[in-house]
Amino acid sequence: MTDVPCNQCPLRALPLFVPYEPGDLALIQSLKKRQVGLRAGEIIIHEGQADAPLYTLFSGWAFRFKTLSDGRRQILNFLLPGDFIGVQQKMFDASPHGVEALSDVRLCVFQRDALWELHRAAPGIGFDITWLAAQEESLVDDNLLSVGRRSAEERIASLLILLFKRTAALLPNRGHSGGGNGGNGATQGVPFPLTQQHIADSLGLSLVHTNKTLRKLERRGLHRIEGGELFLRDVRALARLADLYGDGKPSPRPLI
Amino acid sequence: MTDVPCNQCPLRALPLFVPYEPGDLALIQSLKKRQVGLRAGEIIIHEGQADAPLYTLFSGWAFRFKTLSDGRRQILNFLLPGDFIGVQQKMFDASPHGVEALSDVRLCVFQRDALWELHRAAPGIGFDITWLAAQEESLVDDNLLSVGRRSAEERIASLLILLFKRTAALLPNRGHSGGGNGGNGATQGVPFPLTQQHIADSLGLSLVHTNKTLRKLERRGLHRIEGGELFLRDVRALARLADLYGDGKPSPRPLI
DNA sequence: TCGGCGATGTGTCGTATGACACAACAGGCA
DNA sequence: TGCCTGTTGTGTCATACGACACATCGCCGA
Repeated sequence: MTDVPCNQCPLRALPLFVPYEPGDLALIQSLKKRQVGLRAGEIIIHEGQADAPLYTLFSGWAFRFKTLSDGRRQILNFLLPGDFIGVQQKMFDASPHGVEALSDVRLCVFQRDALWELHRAAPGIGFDITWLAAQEESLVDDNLLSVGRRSAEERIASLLILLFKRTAALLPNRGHSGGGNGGNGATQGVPFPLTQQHIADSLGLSLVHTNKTLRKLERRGLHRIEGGELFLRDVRALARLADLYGDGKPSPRPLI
Repeated sequence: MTDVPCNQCPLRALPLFVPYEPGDLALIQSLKKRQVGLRAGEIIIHEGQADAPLYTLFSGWAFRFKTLSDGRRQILNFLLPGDFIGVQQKMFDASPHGVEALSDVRLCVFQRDALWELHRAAPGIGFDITWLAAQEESLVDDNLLSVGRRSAEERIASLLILLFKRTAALLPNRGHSGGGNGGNGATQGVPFPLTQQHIADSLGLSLVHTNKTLRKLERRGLHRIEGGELFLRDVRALARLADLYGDGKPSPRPLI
């Protein structure tokens, strides 16, 4: 696959992303160095790495994580196409967390000073970057609430719903249905590349308990994971379990 | 206490905060509306509140939190003097989390469009705001690692050390010692207004188990909490428990 | 002076979750 | 074909932590 110019980026065609002026797009394009591809499992940014570049995730999934010295690992949040990677890293001497490719990914790489250049040359984009940082923090907040105060069943229900919504918003030709019909009927599936180990590491559970809890929910008819796709078979019940209210899709967001 | 102009703000005299140009200070001053005081326990921003203003915490402690509908509460992170409050809230329709005063606090209130004005008129400050957002996310990341993957003892050790460092950096006349001598000797205390309930809600533990774990660590001689002050009596042992390495004090940060 | 209340402290018991062991299955590769 | 490795699935047992009950202590206001 050859590099696409930013103004023809297929991601920008999605209703999820807010449109940018040609001038802003040209600025972004000028700061982009190249595109790179990585295989699933490869490390994008190492924990403690200094001077990591800035990326936008173009395709595939990734996640941010931290580990303890004895190997225990916590996944902080998942990164989907369009997500901006490396704001924290560029801010501190050493990256306080790692980033790993969850599936095969393609990344747009920006030059080292892009973060500052964007703020300086286009305050509107600078504002958008602050927005993205706040948005990502909000995802971590949600996960912290789950891990700190929800039972295993509730955590999994919450994760499935949130990931389903984020994924559905990235599918073309789903603009109106959003993937979930809000009721109890069958829903279409969305791509779901996580292993149970990823779910466990994200929710602060053991692999075994994650497996048992997933199967319990599946046997109750709440969801199904099959062939790398996630189907929510009873969104209502899942939402009730997770204590999640708002059923809206994610609000439109900037894409750097 | 009468309002102090920003260029004479006592917080800015601390080595923790990076100096600003007079022009930047004048801009910040011009966007500040007033100062307000709240009592411990009062809500600064309600969960779900729309259109909350932007604050800087001038004195006292606060915390961000989320609750489930049955009352379970998770504290996301603690806010200390100099912390900027409300970046997320201004970004979304409704605040995804609440903010509560932990002690009596004083807050600098900014006008509604301050966030955008700062980005527009002073890209350097806009960049700093992105830095602050990334820094706060990093705190939540740390806490998520604790709650997801550390035992109760480890969580408490980690929290005590991190709060000790943040607090010590705010004390005048401690610029060089930083409050911790890195060894096993006695350390000076720092103000510590948390109740055990706050600790429990922050670490995803029950109040009872928090109490028992705190007492266990105290009886082992690792720390002492007395009269609203926290003393770390064996920093090494605490750091070993928490699996925390870097002993540096927090890096200098912007103050809006 | 006396409740009343919030915070801390402690014991007993229950349970959600973790640890370990092992099976089944699929895919990649020699 | 057969092996190896990663992933899912399940049973048994162990334990860290939660739930409940109650005591103590200090503070504040009537």
